[in-house]
Amino acid sequence: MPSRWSSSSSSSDHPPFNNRYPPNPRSTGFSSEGHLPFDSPPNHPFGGGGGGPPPFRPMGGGGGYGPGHGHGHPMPMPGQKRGRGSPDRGDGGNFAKLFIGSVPRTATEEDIRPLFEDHGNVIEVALIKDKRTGQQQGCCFVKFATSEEADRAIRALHNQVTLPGGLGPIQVRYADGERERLGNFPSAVEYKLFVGSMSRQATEREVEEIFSPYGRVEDVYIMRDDLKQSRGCGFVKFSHREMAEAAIRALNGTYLMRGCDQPLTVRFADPKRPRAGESRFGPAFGGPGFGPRSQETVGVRPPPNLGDSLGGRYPPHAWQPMSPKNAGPSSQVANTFGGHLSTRDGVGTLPSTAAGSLGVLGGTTNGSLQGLSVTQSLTLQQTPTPSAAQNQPFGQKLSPMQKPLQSPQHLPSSLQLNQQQPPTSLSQSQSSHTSNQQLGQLQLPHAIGQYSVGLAIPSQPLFGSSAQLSISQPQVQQSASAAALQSSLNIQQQGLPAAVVQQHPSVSSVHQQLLQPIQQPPSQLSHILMQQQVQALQSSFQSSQQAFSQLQQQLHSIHPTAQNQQLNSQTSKPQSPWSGVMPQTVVSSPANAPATVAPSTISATPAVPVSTQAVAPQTCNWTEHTSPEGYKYYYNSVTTESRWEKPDELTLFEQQQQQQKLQQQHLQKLSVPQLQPQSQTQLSTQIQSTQQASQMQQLQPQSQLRQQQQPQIQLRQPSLASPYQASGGIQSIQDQGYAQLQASNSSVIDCARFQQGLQAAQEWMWKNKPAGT
DNA sequence: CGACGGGACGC
DNA sequence: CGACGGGACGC
Repeated sequence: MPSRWSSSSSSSDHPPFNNRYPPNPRSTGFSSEGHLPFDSPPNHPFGGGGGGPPPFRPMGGGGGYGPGHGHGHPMPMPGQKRGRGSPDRGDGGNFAKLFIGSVPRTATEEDIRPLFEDHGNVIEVALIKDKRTGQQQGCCFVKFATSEEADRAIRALHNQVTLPGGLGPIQVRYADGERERLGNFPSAVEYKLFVGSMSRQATEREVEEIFSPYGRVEDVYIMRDDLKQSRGCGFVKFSHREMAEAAIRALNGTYLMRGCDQPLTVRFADPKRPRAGESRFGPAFGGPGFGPRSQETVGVRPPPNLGDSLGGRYPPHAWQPMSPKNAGPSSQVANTFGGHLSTRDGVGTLPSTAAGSLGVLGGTTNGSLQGLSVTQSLTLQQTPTPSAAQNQPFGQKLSPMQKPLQSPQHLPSSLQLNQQQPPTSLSQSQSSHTSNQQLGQLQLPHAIGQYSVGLAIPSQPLFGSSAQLSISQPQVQQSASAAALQSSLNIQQQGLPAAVVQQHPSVSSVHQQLLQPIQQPPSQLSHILMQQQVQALQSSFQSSQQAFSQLQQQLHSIHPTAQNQQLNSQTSKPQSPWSGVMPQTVVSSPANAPATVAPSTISATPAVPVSTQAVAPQTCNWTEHTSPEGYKYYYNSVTTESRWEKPDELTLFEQQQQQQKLQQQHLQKLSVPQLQPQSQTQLSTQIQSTQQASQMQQLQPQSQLRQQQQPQIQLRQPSLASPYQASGGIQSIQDQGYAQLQASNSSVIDCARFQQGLQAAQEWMWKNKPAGT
């Protein structure tokens, strides 16, 4: 069952809640069940499978959002059980109520209250007991004064703490109807994917690893039989549809879990059949996966007839990709496997392959990862044998090579910049895959470059759809990606080991692929090393991903409606608000955007600052992390060693990084003032107040991007001033975050700070959001 | 201010 | 080819 942080009998010198104490670094008691790290630990050495004691794997923070049931629909007031107060008052009634599950029946308020008071002002703790028997029901409600406090508590406690006598970690989420009552509609939704053909050995954590590149995974549930044996399928929740979509695009039919002979099935889950007594306004109605627009971008699955959604299941073929000619106006690419190159929209304005290969490439911040993984990992293993290739069910889909529109000559010439990179053995082996390689490298740059892709482009499509842009979408995107690419080059030049860097894009799959050989007797040391490096990179990446996801959530929760409206009312771009944020469209569109156009903007991109290159590159295998109880610890991705004390190497490393930053601060100051004078200023102030100041930096390609995007943003301002101001603010945060991320190879650390900055900025945005939203 | 029936996809 | 955990008060 669920692992627990505490076992009240574990150690005599442990208090009832040893969650407040550092876990034993050698503990192996983390089985991870539905635990989704918020501040995800660095490495995820899927300790299982292999031999030897798994390295310390403290579990991350709670999955945070996501009520157990998806009350996503704004209209009805689901389960507003005792809230007879008018739900439409905006104040939410001056409290935020959380439902706490898995509370031992023996627990008292004194057991519970202190836990929550660590995260805010607890107004009330109400233990629930049976009316008749008076026995406690194993759950309770906790009221906080504000939803911010409630959010903190969720993140800190959900799935993190097992109360004495409890059978599993407590579940902390908003009470039914609470999100709606508080007006946090967007946060109330969740996008649940059904995942089939999973390895029956897989743990929740492993599944999370696979999906987390596409967004912060809110929850993982593996179906198990009575004996707790996996049934080989389960559910993964994201907070945003775009993440789920990206995961589907990238993973469905393409990801082979270790020990499996079938690739994962990934699609939106059917609505869960409500249990007796459950609100009739339950998940089936609001199920985000079935929202009004959900079918627009993923799959041609028929929109569930609301009146029919309670028990309806659709024939399997309904999920299959529809051929373009049959595709209705709203049909999008469900997935591209099977060699289908469907258009993303009925009009065909968007690059068809963009959705597929590049969509994979550009997928979500990393949908890309998966896409490139095949070629990359094959190369890495140096086993380009047909058999090896055939083991991958990816076939056509994942081989960008086979996408007609991606031949090298279609790429902006500036992309060739990559070739200035001194060829490593890896890149040489890939030399025949020029385009792949380049696309891959776009993703490469440590977590940073990945991130940069997501952050660099974002606001563009967000604020302006193609119809109103002076520059066509694709062009902008291309130039943007090119800039990002340059950034990535930049980073590589800063000294990330090329081999490591190149693996990064495909972490997940590489992972998977590396694990296999490792289990075989003649495993090479190099594989192990690579695996470790990959892990480090992967975790770094995840950290950035999480920060990014956070940002997305925030953005989404601020003006979802306005964003949707805008996007809906315009153009052929059926993308969600994230279309720009997610690299999904970043690289693509060779069809529409003659590559020859893009280079002009790219060429304008200044070279990497000398100062950047001048600094001696350095890496550090140690990364800083936070255990679920909030304690810092340090993990060495190479030795897999964990320790509580900060290693000197890391201290030194950070000092060097700091120096580097100081050298470049003036550069950053030059670029900051450009954007959104108002919000920019405030936000940067805010961010810097959270110790970010020293982290801010440089980034020429970035500032270049801003210049390109700026006019477009402002173009849009008139009609939707307030929303877009807020969004503009976000953009600036993204830029800064990006800058910061790029600043250091030790992105895990930076990401943590980045998140802090984000939070501060988010709070600011929230407080300053336009009234009525 | 009303407070959850009835029936139980379809391959 | 596998489809949903597990707790939802009383004022």
